[in-house]
Amino acid sequence: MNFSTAEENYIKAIWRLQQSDSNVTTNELSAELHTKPASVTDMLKRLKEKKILNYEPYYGVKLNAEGKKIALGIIRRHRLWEYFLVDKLNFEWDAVHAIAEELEHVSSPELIKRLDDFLGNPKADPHGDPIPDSNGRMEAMSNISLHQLKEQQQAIVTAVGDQSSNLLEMLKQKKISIGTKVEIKQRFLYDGSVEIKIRNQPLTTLSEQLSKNIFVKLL
Amino acid sequence: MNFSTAEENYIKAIWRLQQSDSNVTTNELSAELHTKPASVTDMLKRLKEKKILNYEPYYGVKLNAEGKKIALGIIRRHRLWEYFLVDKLNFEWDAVHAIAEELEHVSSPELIKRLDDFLGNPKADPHGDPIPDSNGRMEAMSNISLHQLKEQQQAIVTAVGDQSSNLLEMLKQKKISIGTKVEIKQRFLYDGSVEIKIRNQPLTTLSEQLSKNIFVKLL
DNA sequence: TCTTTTTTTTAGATTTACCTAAATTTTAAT
DNA sequence: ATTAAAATTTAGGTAAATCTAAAAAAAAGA
Repeated sequence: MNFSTAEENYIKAIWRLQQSDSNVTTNELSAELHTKPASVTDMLKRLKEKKILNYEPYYGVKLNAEGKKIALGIIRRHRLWEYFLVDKLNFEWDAVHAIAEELEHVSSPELIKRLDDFLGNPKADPHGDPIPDSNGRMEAMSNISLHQLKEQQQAIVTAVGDQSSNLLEMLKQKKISIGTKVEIKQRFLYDGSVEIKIRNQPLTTLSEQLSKNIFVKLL
Repeated sequence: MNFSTAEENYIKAIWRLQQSDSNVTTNELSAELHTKPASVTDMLKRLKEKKILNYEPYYGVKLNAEGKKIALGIIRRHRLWEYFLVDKLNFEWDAVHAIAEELEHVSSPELIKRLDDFLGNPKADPHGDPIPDSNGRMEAMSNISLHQLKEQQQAIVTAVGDQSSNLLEMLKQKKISIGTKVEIKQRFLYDGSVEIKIRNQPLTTLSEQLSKNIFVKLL
């Protein structure tokens, strides 16, 4: 089956919201997509016709197996294009999201297969989010946040919590990116913030919110 | 101003038809775009509102300066993507047109600037059609067809007349591509066909129609 | 020149993806 | 357990981009 750009954006949004809370509500979707709740109801009815999700009026929505597969295809395209934009066209990692939102809807499977090969079959996009393979399978992400590190424990940044330009801008200023080696020097119980050390950088303090949105792999 | 995909397709089609006949009719457009004449009339009225063309009911349409600039921007994007698909993703030159039709509507100027640099600022796409620069300027194309060559005169293929897969498939079979050195060995007055020689290939005969759709540069 | 044919436009419908306002259902609070 | 608040759906409407059928205009032919 074929999906319009609008439909693909709904599928992607449902998938994203489903990750943290398996039942997705009309209002959550309307906030995520900047549309009115009535428009969401409309679209959910249409997508239900296409049998890619379970929608129970008043009780929210959930992608079924088919819907998840479609979502992962879109996410695969998005993340491959992000990788292309950063790795080949030298975009900054905080500038690629909007362009990838457009490119992801170009639907030739042959294009994506060749792009993947051209890029060297990357396993993660520039923000550290794993790229699903052509069957929709994807490596599990680290779920240890920088915030959970023990003092003196060294780790490598593997991913960030979201793609908001506010977060990415702050990380750039703090000189933190994927692959950066970090270590917690001190924790402040007062507000949950942490003081960290990065090689060749002065000590710096990260808020609890920030440190919980940086994911790491232990060394 | 911003244009929808449908609008961009109309602008491109008008530009193309305008090349051979400066006044473009409703029927010509409807054939080119596989839509009904009534739909064309509708869209022309809308594009006239946007002041990018001169449309005189019953008397056809013509892009104005602004319209031509927009058309050349779309053509630039299309041809850069074609170059990318063939040069970087190793697509065959007869397989890229449809994909480039989709990619051309992704509208970030920064993307196109960086893509152009990444590709090494190519001057022509894989079919030999010149790529307009960011101001809409474009090198004049050779207008000498292979058919016009004198016997024994050597020349290099620089472009082909259209992107139809039928033409490209035939050229592939005849081992003719951009950059191929060709020479006419014999002309047949009976049907206008020509016998040509390509290095390392046996002599082969091209119809008048084919040889008029292959453009060359004299050596 | 008059009539027929062809081309083009107009009128009215349809589908997609949105919207607003009103009605309904669910949830939360007293 | 009611009632008030919040969430959701329904009803009806709009704009873009298409369509068909009918009307109008231009072009071609006798």
